[in-house]
Amino acid sequence: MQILVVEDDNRISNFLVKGLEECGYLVTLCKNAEDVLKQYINIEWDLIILDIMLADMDGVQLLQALRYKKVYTPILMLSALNSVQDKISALDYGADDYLTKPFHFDELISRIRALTRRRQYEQLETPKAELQFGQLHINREQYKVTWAGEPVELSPREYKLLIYLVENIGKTVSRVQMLNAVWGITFDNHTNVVDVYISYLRSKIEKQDEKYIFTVKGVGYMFKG
Amino acid sequence: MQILVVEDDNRISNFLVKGLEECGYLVTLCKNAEDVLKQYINIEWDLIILDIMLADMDGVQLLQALRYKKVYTPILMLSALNSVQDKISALDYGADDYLTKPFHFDELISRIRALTRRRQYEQLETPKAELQFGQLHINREQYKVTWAGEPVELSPREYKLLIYLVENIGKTVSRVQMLNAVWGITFDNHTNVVDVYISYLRSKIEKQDEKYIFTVKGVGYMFKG
DNA sequence: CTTCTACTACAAGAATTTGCATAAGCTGAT
DNA sequence: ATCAGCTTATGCAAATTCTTGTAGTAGAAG
Repeated sequence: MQILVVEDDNRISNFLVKGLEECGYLVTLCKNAEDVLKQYINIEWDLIILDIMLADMDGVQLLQALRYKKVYTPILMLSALNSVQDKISALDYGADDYLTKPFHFDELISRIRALTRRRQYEQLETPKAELQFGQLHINREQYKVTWAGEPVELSPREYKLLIYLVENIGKTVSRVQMLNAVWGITFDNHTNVVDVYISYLRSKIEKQDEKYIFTVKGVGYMFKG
Repeated sequence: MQILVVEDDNRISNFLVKGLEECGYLVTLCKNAEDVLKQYINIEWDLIILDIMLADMDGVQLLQALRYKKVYTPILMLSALNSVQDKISALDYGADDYLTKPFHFDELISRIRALTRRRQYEQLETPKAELQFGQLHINREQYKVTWAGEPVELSPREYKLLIYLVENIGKTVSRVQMLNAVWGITFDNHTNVVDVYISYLRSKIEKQDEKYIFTVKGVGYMFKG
């Protein structure tokens, strides 16, 4: 589940990113409206969280711009203002939900679930907390991975990468996509971290000839169940 | 699971009652606002579905009346209007969700699940006054914690944190969630109070190799019984 | 078949972060 | 002023992340 957070206040964005990541979401942070329209618009987000007060552009303007460019991703607006007028204009221009700061983090999570649940329903996808591929079990609620019953100790980054691969099961994902989704890096800075982490994952989850991660030369990797 | 449907249009109410009953809910139908306030107000519903257009009273008025009388049952508003103003006023006056006709029945179900799930979560506050995990006893009525009969002196904050962990037993809770739930709303994430208090708790309740609080690296903590 | 090149795999270690314990500072109530 | 409780700061060990560098491999070209 990939979420784009558009927020220029460092304090709040840190809090959001950290909290959402701790809840298992893959989060990318963008600090200004311009970059959203330039760099991030073509990525398929599951949800966009948009602050209504940005330095370079009004959040509602950005919302309008996105909808104008036919971006139909669910958008949750975030604002310090409690004015009804703001709520109205945000929802009128196509926001899917609206939350006023300060808010309870659990309420944010529950609203995110509501928004993305509807999306999943539309996509006719069934989200599962328990996944199994051969001997490999993944429990997403408990962040627990086991192989033939034995626990597999994965670092946070390794776990995130695994989840991303599993979410795109059967699809080839590129290094850039992975850098994007798992590392939050949107530019190529000539790193081979992805390769290294694929290697880590393989050594931990591929045992006794059970192979899950396949190399697609020149393109990326693919997870097969 | 008991649901009260307040709806005066026969076509719609039939559809709702039939559909909900087929999904396993116990449904009661009420055709006017007056009866809700007279007859049905004292029953403990799990959910109330309220049409915004009733013959004898505006749905939002009824909603207000219910909340005024301290009925905190989750309420889902139903309306043919897609006006943002209605949505806002409904939500402002204490509706928990809002659905516009015509709607997909599956979406209704999914929203019902969301609302009643949250309720179940909230109801975890009142289940058992006496809890026991190994040698650890927690009496929630007396705010008293003992280990092997010996009283454990916990400060208010420590106690609150313990209760929050216990309420989420078996689930990983993040630092941000704990900050939110135990310390109140804050965007501050440059603090390690949570770690410190986990440490305090451990030193007070984990004795003789009885371990309750487990670290989930990179994510948070989990209480196991 | 052999050679070449671009790509991939992975080991090793440096740099950074995290979790945890402890200490020190702060605050509000009595 | 004192004290309990709360928060911040600090140090350290261990874990994690990331870079570097080298060996290996697939597949195209000759």
